[in-house]
Amino acid sequence: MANCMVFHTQIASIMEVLANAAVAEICKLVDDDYAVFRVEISHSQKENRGLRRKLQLLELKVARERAERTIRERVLASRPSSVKILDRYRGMARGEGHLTGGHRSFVKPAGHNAWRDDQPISIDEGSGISTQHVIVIESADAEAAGPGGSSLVKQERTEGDDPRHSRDIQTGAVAGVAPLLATDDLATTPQPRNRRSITEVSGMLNADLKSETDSENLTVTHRLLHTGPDQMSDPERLGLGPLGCRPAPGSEYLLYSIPSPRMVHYHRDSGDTLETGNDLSCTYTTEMDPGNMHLGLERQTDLSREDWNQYSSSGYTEGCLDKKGDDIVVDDVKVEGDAPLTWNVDKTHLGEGHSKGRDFLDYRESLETNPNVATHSHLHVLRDREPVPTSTGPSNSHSCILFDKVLNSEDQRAKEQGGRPTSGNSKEKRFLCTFCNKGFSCPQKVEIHQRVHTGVKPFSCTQCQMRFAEAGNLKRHQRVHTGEKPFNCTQCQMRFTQACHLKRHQRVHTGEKPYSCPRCDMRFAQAGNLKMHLKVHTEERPFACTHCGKRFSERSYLKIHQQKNHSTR
DNA sequence: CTGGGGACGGGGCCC
DNA sequence: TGGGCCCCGTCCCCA
Repeated sequence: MANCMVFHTQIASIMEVLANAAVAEICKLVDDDYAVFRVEISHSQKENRGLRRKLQLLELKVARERAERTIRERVLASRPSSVKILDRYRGMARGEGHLTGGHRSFVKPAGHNAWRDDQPISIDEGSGISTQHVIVIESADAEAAGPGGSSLVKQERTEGDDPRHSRDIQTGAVAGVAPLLATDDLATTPQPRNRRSITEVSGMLNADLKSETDSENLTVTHRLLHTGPDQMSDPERLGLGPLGCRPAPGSEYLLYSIPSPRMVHYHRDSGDTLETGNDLSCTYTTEMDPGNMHLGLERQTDLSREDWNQYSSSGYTEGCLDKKGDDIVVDDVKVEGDAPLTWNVDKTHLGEGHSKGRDFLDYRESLETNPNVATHSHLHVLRDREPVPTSTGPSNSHSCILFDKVLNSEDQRAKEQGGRPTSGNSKEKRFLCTFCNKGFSCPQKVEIHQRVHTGVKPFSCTQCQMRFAEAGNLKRHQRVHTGEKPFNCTQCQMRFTQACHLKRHQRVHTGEKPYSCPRCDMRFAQAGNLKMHLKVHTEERPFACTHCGKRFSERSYLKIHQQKNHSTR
């Protein structure tokens, strides 16, 4: 028994020794690995610091070169012949411009995602290909400053976008700008940073900076121009701001109305996973940073989710939902995944398929016919006005109100000067779309219309995934689910969900064919049929039968032909 | 020829 | 009385 006890004791001591040895071995291994990791981490940190220093040096160098070049150019060119892009805009706003000049835009070379400081901004007057972010900062009294009056087009980085960037532009603190300012105007005429207006001189692709002497009337306006397709994934590009839509020439006002969101967070309907815009069903919320907004902007640009929800519930549900008790949900504001990002790439705006296809024309037309467009602007009138509250609805409405304020101020000024109001039909369509300048009779109309540009569709169907920009369209859509067909044909048993469909259908009975071909005697009951027919005259028959070679102007004709003549059945 | 949706103007209601 | 808001009707386009 005693031997047994001794044996067990020895076993236990041996086990303990072995365990200790094992622990010591493990600890040693861990220590070694840890040391190795520490070395590697410190090495990586050193590398990072070195790279960062290099980057800073490069930025400083580039900025210095640009500043020197700018100074040289300013010395060489006493007064650039270019009367500035913004001057052109102003001229158009005053009715001095010529629409035949097309639309100006700032063009970034395609395929470039990132700004380079030395990358030129090309000015395109016709093509409308505009993909580069440009921020225009101008002084309200830029005009008062005369020919030297100032405005600036500042490049906005798209790569490694620094959220402070916009603010930095305004304060001149951003790398690449600050050195330039320091070596330019600031060096000679130190100015409070918030007093500076920065000037872009067209024709000079690099920013020409000029200090502003009048600090009190400073109005900083932002014009975010365009995102390219390459920026589809950038949530900040998909906010309710310009969204890449072309700015309306001649509308300085739009700068006050664009709800340029500081941040847009994407998430799926079903979760919080961050999305980058590829998901068509994604929703978004916006976060505005009032601290980054300036003056007129900051009080009217909150398009946050809360506001939209508030709007949605107060707006739509009061209208339709509680009326009929329809099961309609208005949830997060949604930007379609294919929300138009540029005027050039999305047919929603200008392409063949745009329903009215008219935005562009209307836009030009509005410039020509809308007296508001010709209203000379003095943005500083806004400074003394009471800011528009944001709590009553989406910002677009406010933008319209703000527009109205501007326009009314113009009228008032004209009256004071003994003249007639500049906008004679101020009651009619005085609320302008900030994207296309189209006029509407009330802010609500503008807000709805602007969803064409923003892709916002606040009204969602509970039965399917469809979303709509207008409540009425959602209501109409829901008849698809309910089967309701309130429009009955008196001649037959046909029933329709839409009144216009009934009206169209009744031509079958009446034989009315109001659409006549201008090139032959054929007449059609529907405009679309005439449109297809016209291709016969233009020899557009791109669809060939694979069996007999016969060509057709429409795929549907070919299909019918093949079913009739070559069906295997 | 029908079905569905986008977009916009008109008109009614409310404040 | 005028303006804002909302619903409805309608035109148009496309599949």
